Amino acid sequence: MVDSKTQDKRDDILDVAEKLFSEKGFEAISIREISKAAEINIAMVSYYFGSKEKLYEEVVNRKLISSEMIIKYIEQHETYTNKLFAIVDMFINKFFERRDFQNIIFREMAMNQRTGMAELITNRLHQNFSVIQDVIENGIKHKEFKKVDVELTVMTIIGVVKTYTTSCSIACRVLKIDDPEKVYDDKYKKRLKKHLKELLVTHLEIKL
Amino acid sequence: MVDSKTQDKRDDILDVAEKLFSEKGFEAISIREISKAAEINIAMVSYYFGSKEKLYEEVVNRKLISSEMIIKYIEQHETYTNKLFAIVDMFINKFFERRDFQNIIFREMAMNQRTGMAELITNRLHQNFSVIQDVIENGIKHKEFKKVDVELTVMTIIGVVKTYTTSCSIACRVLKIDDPEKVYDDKYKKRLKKHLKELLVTHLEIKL
DNA sequence: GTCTATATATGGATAGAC
DNA sequence: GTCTATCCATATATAGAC
Repeated sequence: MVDSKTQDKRDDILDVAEKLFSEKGFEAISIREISKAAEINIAMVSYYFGSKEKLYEEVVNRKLISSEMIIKYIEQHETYTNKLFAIVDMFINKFFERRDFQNIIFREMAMNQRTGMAELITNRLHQNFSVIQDVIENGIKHKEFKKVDVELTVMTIIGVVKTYTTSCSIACRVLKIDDPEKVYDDKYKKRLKKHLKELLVTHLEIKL
Repeated sequence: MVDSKTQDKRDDILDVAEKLFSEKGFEAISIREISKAAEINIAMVSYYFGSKEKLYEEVVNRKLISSEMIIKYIEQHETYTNKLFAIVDMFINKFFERRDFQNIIFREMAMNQRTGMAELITNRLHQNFSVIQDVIENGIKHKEFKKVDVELTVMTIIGVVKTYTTSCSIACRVLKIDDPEKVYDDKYKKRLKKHLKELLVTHLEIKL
């Protein structure tokens, strides 16, 4: 068992590693860089985590969203429209909050090899996306939504949010934002939520 | 000047390098692996390209789409609706055809640092996306489209196609496709085009 | 143009002192 | 728990033979 001070230090290292891995990728970052940025000795990484690989696994594991959480979050809403809107809000909030982390996730996704890491992430993401799919399918079944290509509608929702949060420099250019950090301002978060909801309202012919 | 046989060899190396870089990233791939896969001697990479970095630059440079080409391609269409549909077709075709390359591009985009490479790519992509933006803006001005959030509509179009082509393993799961290569079958290409056009038709209230 | 051999650097991991 | 020193593997790049 680790005491709370040790846990703090571990978390510090994980935070720093997450940021660096997200910016440049796993291979491009050395444990020397991580330990320098986290202001610890190089040997400490092996001491705490065993290896660079295992550190990476912990970075990924600790921040994956559970589908149980999403289900719990949306079940309080009555209509499928409100469930869907809740999902939009939640996904955009999480993606904005964890934008560093998202870079890691989608870089792993882009590798079409069957590593254990990619496998784990794919499974977890697919569980989450299934929740969205269920909501849309049920909405269609109960005549609340128009019949559409459900799978590609799910990918559309994810695609918009993902592209916005993981292609910061492009978002800056398209939206004419000077400072990259402003991309994640509340103002733009609201705008993205509004856009995505309007897109879904027309696409699914939702009567408000 | 290089003769055509030398050019062929260069192209071979570039093709192999593109595939490997796209699968694992620049740092994760050694010139040893590239030269082995391309069936050439390691020293040849330096001989032909100077360095690993310069090889990478050539891989990226040779396949960036020019906005002039897009403009030329769409100007033959009369209405803004048809121009927009032509863009959808073209983007999906190019993204499917160059899916390896897209991985490289969007991995570079995910790094929010000001490297020369990222800068170059951002500029070129932004030029291309501006063409889409112009079409939508003009369509709105000429009352062919409903007034919408143009910038985020552009990001939506890109986001859907990008997510589909660069997150193959997720696309497989969501669409229940067993073989990853089938994701790029004509059948799914058509389906994606259909979905995206329908999405835009309702979103922009296009009267067909 | 092509290859071998090698110089040089960098990174991950750990032994062992404190 | 923390640090230094070091081992070992692997990588890029190039000099020089053919």
